[in-house]
Parts: sequence; C-alpha cells; structure tokens
Amino acid sequence: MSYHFNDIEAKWQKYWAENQTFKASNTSDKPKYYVLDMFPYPSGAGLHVGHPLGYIASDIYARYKRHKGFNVLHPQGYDSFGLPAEQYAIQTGQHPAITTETNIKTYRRQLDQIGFSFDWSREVRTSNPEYYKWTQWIFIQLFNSWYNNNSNKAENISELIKIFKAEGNANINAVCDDTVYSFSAEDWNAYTSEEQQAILLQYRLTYLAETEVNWCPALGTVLANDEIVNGVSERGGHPVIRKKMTQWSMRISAYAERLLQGLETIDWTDSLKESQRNWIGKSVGASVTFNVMSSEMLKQVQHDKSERHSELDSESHHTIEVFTTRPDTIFGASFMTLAPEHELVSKITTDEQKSEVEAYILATSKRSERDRMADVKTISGVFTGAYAEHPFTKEPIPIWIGDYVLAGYGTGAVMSVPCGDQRDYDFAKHFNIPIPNIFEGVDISEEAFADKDNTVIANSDFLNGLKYKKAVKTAIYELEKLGQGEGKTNYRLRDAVFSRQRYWGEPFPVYYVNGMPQMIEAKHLPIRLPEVEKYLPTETGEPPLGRADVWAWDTNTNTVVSNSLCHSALDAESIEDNGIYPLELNTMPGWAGSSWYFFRYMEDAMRDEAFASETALKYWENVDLYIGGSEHATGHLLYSRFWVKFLKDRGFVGVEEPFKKLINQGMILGTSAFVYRRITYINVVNNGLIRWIPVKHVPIFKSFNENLFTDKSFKDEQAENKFLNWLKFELPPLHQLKLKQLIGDDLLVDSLNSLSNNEILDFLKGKIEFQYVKLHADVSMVNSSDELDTEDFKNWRAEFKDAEFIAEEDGTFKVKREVEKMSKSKYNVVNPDNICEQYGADSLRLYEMFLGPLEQAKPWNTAGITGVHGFLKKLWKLYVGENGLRVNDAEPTKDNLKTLHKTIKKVEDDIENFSFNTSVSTFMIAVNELTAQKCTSKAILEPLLIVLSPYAPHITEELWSQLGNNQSISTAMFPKFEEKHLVESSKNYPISFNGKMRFTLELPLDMSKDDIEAAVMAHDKTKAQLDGREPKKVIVVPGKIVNIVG
RNA sequence: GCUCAAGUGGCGGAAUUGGUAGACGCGCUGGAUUCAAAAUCCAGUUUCUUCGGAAGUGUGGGUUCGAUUCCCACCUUGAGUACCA
Repeated sequence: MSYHFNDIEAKWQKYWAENQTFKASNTSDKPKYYVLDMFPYPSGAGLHVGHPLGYIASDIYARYKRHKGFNVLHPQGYDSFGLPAEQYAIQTGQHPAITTETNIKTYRRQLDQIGFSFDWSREVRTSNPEYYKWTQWIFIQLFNSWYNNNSNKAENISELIKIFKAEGNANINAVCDDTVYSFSAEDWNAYTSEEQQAILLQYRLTYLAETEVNWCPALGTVLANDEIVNGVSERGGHPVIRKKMTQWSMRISAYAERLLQGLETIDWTDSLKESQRNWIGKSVGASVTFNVMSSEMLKQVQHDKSERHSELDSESHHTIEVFTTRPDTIFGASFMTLAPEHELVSKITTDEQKSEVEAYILATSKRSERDRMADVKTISGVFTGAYAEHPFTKEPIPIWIGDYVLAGYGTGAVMSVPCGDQRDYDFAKHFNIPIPNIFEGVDISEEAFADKDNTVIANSDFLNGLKYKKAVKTAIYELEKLGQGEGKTNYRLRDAVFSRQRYWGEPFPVYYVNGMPQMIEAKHLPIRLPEVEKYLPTETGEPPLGRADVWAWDTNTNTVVSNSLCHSALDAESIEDNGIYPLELNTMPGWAGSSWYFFRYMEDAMRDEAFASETALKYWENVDLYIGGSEHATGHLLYSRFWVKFLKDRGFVGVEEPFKKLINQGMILGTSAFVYRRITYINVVNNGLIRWIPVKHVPIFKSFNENLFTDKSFKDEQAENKFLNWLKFELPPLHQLKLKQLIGDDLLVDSLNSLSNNEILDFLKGKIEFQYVKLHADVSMVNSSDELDTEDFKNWRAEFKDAEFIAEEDGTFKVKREVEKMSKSKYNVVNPDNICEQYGADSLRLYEMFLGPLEQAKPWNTAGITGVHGFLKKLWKLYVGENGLRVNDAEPTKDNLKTLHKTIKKVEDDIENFSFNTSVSTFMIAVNELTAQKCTSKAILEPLLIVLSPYAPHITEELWSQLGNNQSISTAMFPKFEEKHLVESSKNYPISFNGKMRFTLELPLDMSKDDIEAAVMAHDKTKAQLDGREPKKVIVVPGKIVNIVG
C-alpha cells in the first residue's frame, strides 16, 4: 500500500466540503480567533505558485488555532470589481460580470485543490449587489457625517445643522474646506436650500469638490496617488496628466492624527508602520504670514528706516502664508519662493518682471510632473520684482518663484532660509542672493547647516543664544504677539478622490437636484449597475454610465427609471418639476469594497438588516491575524483603517483598528530561462556614417555557457563564411527584391544594385558582425539541468519554426537562468495545478513553507519539491507497510517520547513565531528519527499526525482515520508538550580554546564547575592543544561550554 | 538623497537570551538494487591541508573568556519614498 496522494486529497476535500468541517459558529464557549487573507482579485490568468503562499501560511495558523481550542473564523472571498474585467469588456463586449464569474470558478477550483480550511459559507464578492448595497450604505453615512475637532470624532450632520440654526458656525471647530466663511444663525436661516447644501458639503466627510486629479487619458479615468508609479499608471504604464474635475472626495485628512497614533496600538512590522507614517507625513512647525510690500512702503524704507510705519495700503495689500518646520531660523530668511502656480504670483509681479515671469510659468506648466521630478538638479526660478516685509526686522526681502516649491504641499510658498536648507542654499547661490548666517560657530561657505540638535541661534535679535527647541517656542510666541503666525502641524496626507470614470465599480446612491447631490434613502438600496451597450466613456467625455438609458431616479416611486423622463432632460423651463432626476455617472474606486469586507464575513447567516449584525460584530470584534502582500501598505491598509475609525465614531462597530496583527508574505520569484539569439549585422561605412544593418534570416540560437559574449558585437570568420555561403546558395540569384527582404536598408541595397552576386559577396566580406541578445524562453520547455527542449521551442512560435541551434559539445542546449518577478510576460510562471497533480497539495503546501521565511522574497525552483515529497512518502511508510497499517499499541521508548516531544515544542514555537520553514525541517528530522527507531507505537504516531496536520492536512487526515478515528483530525486537540521527556543526565560539552571549539567531551550534567574543569584539564586532547603552555584562565559554564584561554 | 530590510557552501536556507557555524532539503560524487530506467536505500559533500590540523558567516575596526548574533565605519543588493519647506 503506497501513498496515493491524488486519491487521498480528492477524498478528503470532498469530505470537508460535504460535512462543512470548517464552518465557523457565531456562538461558542471557546475563545474566538479571526484569521484573514487579503481577498484576491480574480484575474483571468488564474493562480501561480506565488499566490497561495500567504493563504497556506494563514491556513496553517487557522488549523493550528483550532487544535489549540479556538473558535476560528477563516473566510475567503473575491475583490471582484476591477479594471482588467472592464478592459476585457471594452475589447470584447463581454459583460464584466460574466468574465468575473468565469474567473471566480477557476480561482475556486484552484483554491479547493490546495485544501484550505476556508468557511466558504461566508464568501463575499464586492461586485454582488447584496454586498455593494452596504458599501453604498457606508457612503451615505459618510455623507451624513462631519468631523468635530472638539470631540475628536465624526458626528451626525444633523447635529451640525442644529448648531448652524442656533448660532451659526462661529464656534464650530471642524475639519472642513479652507474656503468656509463665517456666518451667523440669521445668515444660515436666510440662505436658500441650495446655499445651505453647498455649505454643508464643505463639512461632510465625503464631499464633491473641484479637484486637480491625476487623469489618465489612455484609461479614461482618474487615478489615486497610489495607483501611479513613477508618473505613469500602475496598470499599463500609461502617461498621467493633471486635470481639474468635480469629484467625490473622502475627508481622510480628518483622521490623519488618529491614523498615526493608532499605529502604536497594532502589531505590524516596523517597515509597514514606517511607510504609513511617511504617507501621513506629519510635520510640526509654524505658519507665518508675510506682508507683501507696496511700492510706497518700499520707497519709505529706502528714505528713512526709522520713521517707517506698517500702515498698509489696503488696495494693494497682499499677504503670503508659509509653512515652516524651522521658525527658529526666521532671521535667516533672505528671500521667499512661491510655486509658479501660486495664485498670488500674477497679482504681485511688477511690470518690469512680468514677461519673464509669464515665460517661466508657461515653461514649467509644459513640463510634466515626471520631468520635474526627474530633473532635480537644474535650479530654475524668476524674481517677481515684489518684496515682502520681514515680520521682525521689517526689512524687505525679495519674492521669487521657483519650481522646487510645490503647489500641492503646505501653502505652496516658503520662506527661504539658505543657511539652513540645502535647496534654498543652492537657489541663493545660483541667483546670487545673500546667505546670512544665523548659526553660532558654523561654517556655511560650502553647504547649508540643517542639524537641529547642535544648533545655537545667532544674529537673530531675541533668539540669539537660544537652542533649537527654545528658539522655536520663542519665535512662535513672538509671531503670535504680532498676529503674524502660530504653531501649526501639517500633514502630507491628502483627501482621497473617490470617483472613478469606470463601469465596473459600485454605483453611487446619489442623484442631483439643481446640481446639488442627494442621497437615496437606505431602504431603497442597492442601486444596481445599469446595463450599457459599450463600456467606454461617452463621446462627450462622460463616464460609461453616461451610456445607460435607464439611469434616472424617480423620487415618487423610488425606482430607477428611463433617462428620458428626467426633469432636466425635458424642457425644464416650461415643465413643472416631476421629481425625476439624473443619477451620478461615476462609480466608486477599487478600495471602496475592500475597506470593510472583513466585517461582512462576521455575519453567519448573511442577514440583510445591517452590514453585519450587532451580535456578530461584538463576537468577532476585529481581525486577529491578517496576511497579505506589502503592495497594499499605503492604499487598502490606510483606507480600511480610516473607514473603521469612522464606523467606530458613528457607533456602527466597536473597534478602532481593523487588523491587530499583520504579516506581509514575501514575493515568490520565478526562475526565468533565457536563450541567446545571434543577430547578424552588416557593418558598413556609407556617406561617412557607420551603419549597423541587422540582417533578417533564419533565427540562430546559441547554447549558453560562461564564454558567451553578451554585451557587444564580435567578428567570427567561420560564422561569416557560413553566412556568406548561405547567402550564395540559399538565395540565388541575388537581386534587389531579395536583398531588400534580407537587408531592408535602401541606401545599401541601392549601392549594391549594380554589382554582380560575386561582387556583392566580396563587398560584404569582412563586414559581417554578430551579437548575442537574450530572450525569454518558457520555463516549461526547460528541464532541471537547464537544457532546452529545442523541438518544443521551435513549435512555440511560428517565427522559430526553422531556427538553428548551436549546441554544446555534448549535444545539449543550455539556457541561462535568472531570478525575476514571476509573471506571464517573463514566461516563468509555475502553475500550482501541475504541482498538485504531480506531487499533491500536501507537497505543495510543505514546499511553499519550506522555501524560506514567510516574509522574505525567495526564488521558486520546482526541482526542490522532491525533498518534501520524499518526506511524505517516508512518513506514509512509517505508518503503512506492505501488509497494511503497522501502528500498534507498543509501549513508546524513551527515544520515541523524546523525538515526539521535542517536535511538539519546536513546531508550537515555530507556528507562534510564523517560522513555518523551520517546522518543516523539524518534521523531517522527527520522521527520520522515528524511522531509525523503528517506532510503531500509536501513543507516538497518533499525536504526531495532529502536529503535522496544519501543514499537510490530507495525508494526516487519511492516516488519522486509518488509525480508527471517525472525527476529522481538525477537531483533535494539539498534544501537550511534556518537558520531562527532554531531560538529559549528561551533556556533550564543547571544549573551546580561545573561543574555538576543538573537541567535545561527554560529562554528567550534575557535575560541579571544579570537577568539570579538572576533567577537562586532565584530558589528553587538552594537553595536546596547550602544548605545554599554562592556561591563563578557564571559563566553565555548566550545561553550556568550557573555554580555555591561553 | 532619505527610510527600512538583508549579505552565511554550487543553490534555498538553519543557528529563537552572545556559547559546538553550515541543521533540513536540493544539487553533486561514489556505492547497493535493476536487463535497463524510474523509484528506493547506504556513504560522502565549506575551503585549504604536510591528514596532526588550520582558516572561515560582505569589508575593516571595537566590546567580550567567547561574536553569524552587540557597537562603530564602509561596501554591495533588494524594497519603499522623494524638491514635504
């Protein structure tokens, strides 16, 4: 009876599904534990071996926790809204829902064959109306909320309206738009409904605003900052431009401080917390207001400094607000710089400087964001001709514009302190602006001095002699006295744009009356995606939903009705308002559905009275362990935290953070195979130009070895002769048409035209050069010794059908191996289906864990799987012999018990520490030892199965049942570790000389220090090592080591 | 540039409080079995060596009886981030 893994695995997967073995209960005496994977986007390509890595780890942990007596929730689902299905729909007309359904089927089959212990009864799909109904509901709650800075939480907007009615907004301390102005209760009550709605939008946690967005013309949509990589779209690499659009935004900035503080309370890796901190980007400093000086003031300064007054001409009075983290260096400010886009630039620029400034603004606006970022070294800027007044010295300081100041950060203006900031320093040097030194005893002749800790301020009036912290405090105090500044904290975190011009996403539950957004009542949700003919934006540039015919809201019947009935579509002037209004055409972004799905899983019966019932939310609280990729560090993981904090504020959930512990699994890399193709060139000088002309002919590939040229071209007489012969015999007679096909260079062909065949060959002699270029070969065509199956390769692509191969001397054709990201385009993906078929799911699971530490990136090499597969066979043989089960009731030996208990201890520790790779080694050692001990004792072999079952659930379940158990092994309790089986009576002491181990010596553990020393000193090998020398010192650590110095 | 992580045999990696470096597996070498192959089993496998030993965890220094582990400087690689005032 051998190990038939295919049968065993199919049998138990069926059993688990039929018996709902892993269905979690929402009522239990056991403590709860919630293990979650980041749910996948079901892409058409299916899974490769890199995808299940995190799922295997979480599954091991979930199964382990069940053995440890926890009520475990381990669900799975699909993030099924997304761009690829939409792109596919645009190309083929296929409805994205159909593509998505097909892909999910494939995913499910692939996941099932790996034997995960998911509770599929709780599956969620973000694109299901029953699910996105609640995404829409959360959106409505955000719309109906504002952020009260006094209570430091989100509150119902109705409270705000009450206050407005009673006392206006004078006492409101809210997170809101910068543009709000103050009004009294009387004002408020006199406003029209539209005016009131417009004001409220400035306070709501989701709001409509004209925002500059990242518009991707190729994708026809707006992208979030984290969807852009190096200035191009993350998907497809298309260029992105800045564009103003009216968009829904999320006031995530209200939560900046809490998102930052909350990091202290959760168990995430430092690097992940660090990226969130960077993303939030808190900086503490001051906001300072500078007065722009009028020409009269300037004249006054020049005439008589002492009699100068700060009487400001109200007509031309402008102020510039800047943010600085170094208010202590304010006396070092020798100029100011505005971003070219700053609104004040046009107002303050003098006539003399106007043309120069305008030219500069035009030039920078033409440069893309990407160019600006790439080109950091070039210093550019223009003087506006205007001056600002220094708040303390009252001296005029010139105002410049420069593109090193970004419009999008802070106020888009800086006070430039060249002695303390390298960018200001470089700018000042470049334009010959003075660089006053305000640091005591610091040389600034070469570069700026930015160190805070060792700073003592000088040449700064009342700040002289003060250290950094004190100076900052004093400067802020003095600024406040002048009314020209205050302490301020700035965050990099921007409000998140929430609209997408796409079809395949959640529709907004929003319609518009007189241009103002209205929420549809929750009881009428979900608002389902309408049918459209095409999935592209409309000709007029509206989102795809603009193509829907039935996409208007009837407030009389509370249903979606035909657009043609819409009040605005009819002759609105002459017809009375009929209560039918246009619906929102944008859809929600990908992160909407994924920001709360972990709560939906908590619901056991998928009730519809709430996004999850109160009892379910109370029971499961939040995710205890979350495993997924680090690519979500600043997107999904930040937005989820934001939504959870919001839901907490409004009393819908009881937790402040969604994910208590988070682990990022590392990427599994592919081992790409490269073949080297020989390119033939004709190297001619024509009209004084050196021309490299690639010749088109049969592809030639060369086996890879160490001596292969790869970087530059080379001459090879033999190969050249071969090529010329080929030219002579394969293609006679040479004439222009043939030459053109072959060479494709008109100039050269023309010059050869008048020559005979032999003359052409003579001409080409000595001008033929070669170069090797590498290209990917599919890894499935390569064996474990890096040999390419050349027949497969020829059949791979039509262009290689007649390819020639230059093999090694032994006839093999080798490829070069390189480790890269696993991807379809690199032809290095390994499909788990094949692995499961050939080695089984248990082997796959063990091998993925065995590869290395979970969080580390590591290359996949299928050849290595034989190791763990051999282990499973060996395990099988330990339990099952030729004539059936060999397990009996034999009394376990001391060695048996020692092996078992050392394994229990190690595996337990490993799982708790997520060190899954080392447990696999431990299992191998245990089986090797028990096999050597010829162990047949059930008392040992039965508990061993439980310890192994989280890793290899199928084989252990089978053997468990063969041992006569009729309950699933997943219900068994983890065996208890007993220290007594590991207690030793003696120790094999390493004997070191000057720290180097030279030999070992077996001594009883209860031996005293002195006796150990005596025993070691008396040993022959000690005498040999010392070679007659007298040791200076002997260190004896009982139970550990002996070290002899001298 | 900044932040973080990491550097150990031919390869993946182990060494969990500073205490026997290279566990476990792959690959490779030799052997057994076989008509042969696969599979399986046994032995060996860091380097050098005068076969006694000696050196050795990116480089250089330090702390220590003792350092892959702690400290300092540097080099390399990977990831993230970027004119953030």
